[in-house]
Amino acid sequence: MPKLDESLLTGLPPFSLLDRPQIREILDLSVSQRYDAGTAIFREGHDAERFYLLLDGFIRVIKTTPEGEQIIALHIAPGQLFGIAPALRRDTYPATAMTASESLALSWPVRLWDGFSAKYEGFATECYRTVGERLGEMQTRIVELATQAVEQRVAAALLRLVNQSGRRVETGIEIAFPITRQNLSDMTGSTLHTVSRLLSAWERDGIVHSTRKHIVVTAPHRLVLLSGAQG
DNA sequence: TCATTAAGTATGC
DNA sequence: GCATACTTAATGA
Repeated sequence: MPKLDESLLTGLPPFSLLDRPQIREILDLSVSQRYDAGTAIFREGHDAERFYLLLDGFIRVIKTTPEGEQIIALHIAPGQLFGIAPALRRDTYPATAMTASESLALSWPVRLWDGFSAKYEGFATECYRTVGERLGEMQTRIVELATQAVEQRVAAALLRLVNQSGRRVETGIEIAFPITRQNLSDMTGSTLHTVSRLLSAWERDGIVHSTRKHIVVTAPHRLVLLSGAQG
């Protein structure tokens, strides 16, 4: 395996306060692995043996209900830690991590977690900030599920994707990884049929442009209006 | 308002 | 040419 360059980690929040030799140490302890799209990096309930940093690609974090239906809890963008069960003092992963596109991730054994937290300035605080942010997002989604109509929830979900992993294109902002209507319904507690109808209507209104597995938001401000208290 | 059923078309390996 | 993605209409809770 080629030696990884320190520049891979220098800009990233968990490592932003570290000097090059420290980043070198961390890299030398890591394993890097490439994953095809649709691969499970780890599965819900399995022993949390490693924690991960996504370098490239996108990850879907999926919870499975006892009835077997899937709920997409959140997406991970490049530069973010995931599989950080040790931060929560869990010894199993609380959810499954599936690659939404071809991805590249570093990982470390969980036994290094406490050492990292103690030794490396800013690592622990950044990790807890990440956990806090995800918790906050999930709370707003719970409120949405309880109080908002489907159209508003789907609009809000699309906006979150745009904000977290949008890519500028000529006509607007594109979700940077393949996403199906089924995926969107799994994020919003709806059905692919309803999502399909909504996207078709928004397409007619010029708010989005979508093709198979690709969605470009052409009028984000109008989506913001749709996601608000009243349509 | 929305899920479900059902029956179709489109797309891409 | 097949599986998967997507669309649309009808029905009914």
